[in-house]
Amino acid sequence: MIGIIDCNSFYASCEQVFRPDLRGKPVVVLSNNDGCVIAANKEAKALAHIPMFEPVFKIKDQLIKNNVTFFSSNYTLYGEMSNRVMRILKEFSPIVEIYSIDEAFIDLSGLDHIDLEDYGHEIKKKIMRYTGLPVGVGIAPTKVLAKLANRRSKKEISNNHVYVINSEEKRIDTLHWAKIKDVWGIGKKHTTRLQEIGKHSAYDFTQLPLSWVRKNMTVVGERTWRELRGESCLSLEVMPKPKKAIGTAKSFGKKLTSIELIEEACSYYINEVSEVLRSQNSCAKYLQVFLQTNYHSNNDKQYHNSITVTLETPTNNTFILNTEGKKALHRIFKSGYRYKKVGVCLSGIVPENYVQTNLFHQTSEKKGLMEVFDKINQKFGKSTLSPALLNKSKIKEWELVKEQRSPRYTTQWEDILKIQ
DNA sequence: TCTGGGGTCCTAGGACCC
DNA sequence: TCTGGGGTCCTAGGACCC
Repeated sequence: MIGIIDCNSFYASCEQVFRPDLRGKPVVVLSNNDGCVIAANKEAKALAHIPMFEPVFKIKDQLIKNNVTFFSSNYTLYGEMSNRVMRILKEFSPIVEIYSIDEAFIDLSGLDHIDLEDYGHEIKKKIMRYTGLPVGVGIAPTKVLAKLANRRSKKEISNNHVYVINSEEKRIDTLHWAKIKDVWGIGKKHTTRLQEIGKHSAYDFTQLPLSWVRKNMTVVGERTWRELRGESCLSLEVMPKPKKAIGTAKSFGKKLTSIELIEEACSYYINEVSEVLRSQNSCAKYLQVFLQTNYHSNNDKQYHNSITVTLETPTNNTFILNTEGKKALHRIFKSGYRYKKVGVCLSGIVPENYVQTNLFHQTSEKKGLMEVFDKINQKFGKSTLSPALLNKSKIKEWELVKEQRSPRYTTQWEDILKIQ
């Protein structure tokens, strides 16, 4: 049996842990740049129709009128709270797959002698007691079924956030209960497609001939189909795999027209992604840089472009990547536009010790330099050392807007909660 | 005025190899 | 009239996830 534990309205719940005054009250968390709503607790969902990803400016009045508290996103806080949850889960099973910041699959095989429903409640209680975060627990023979069980644990109040599919009757019953769009792995396109041919429940989907599924939904759909029928196709991935692409792209706090500021942001992002690259002991062969205006705007002239640089030798050296990145940026930059976003993405990722050099390669790279660089930043905090990128202005004019960010209660000494 | 960010996997088709 | 057979690698685009 496989369990999936998933935190309820995770970001909003994290904020509430440190703000007990907000318990039982509506809370939403906004995306980067305070652009749109990315998390809402059940109180917020209940009182206002707050669609996820709704631009904030459209519903701000409504939020204020309803006394909804809103927060800018605070990923440092959420990341740390996530670690706490994952550590607790490891006490319940040695095999844990951290699937995302707020959910994990756990292996529950070999526990035939115990009542899995009780076990689920124990997990839920312990996480609540130790972290203050509410979770839902779904347990079933396959991952896809466990996901449905998890959904059912929350949707039907009587389940009290734990649901176990441990019989053929419960499996079939859950398949009838679940809408096709709620099946993990079936997104918008396939949902529309399936609805068009009259398939509305998960059960309907499992009754389609496999050949149809395979033809129209590839092998991915076939796995989903089999998993729903109780045949496990997706195993637990305990070891996190090295990333195949590492990128970052953030909207500017305001629209930018000058290349100097965009360049600064671009260098900053390259600094960030190369650090991630080194942390997994990899090098990258390709560096992509892209630039875009605000595609939502009807008034602005639109332009977007991207360029992918093939590096002579795969590298993880910030300075080399930065030089190449800047060159690339200059090649796609056109003046006369109001830019909204610049992004970088590293790909063609290979292990550091398997880098294929070319015939004429001369080792000039000083690996030790980057090592010292990373060590100092680990010890003294992010950006204690950084390339001289930000020499033009002390204030990062391109930086994100985060007007309502909560303190970093769990990671900064000066932000620790004071109790009087 | 204002609209997020970071990923994965699969397939078809083209170009190429012996 | 009639033109082989067995592969690999790469990329773009589509679908999906949180």
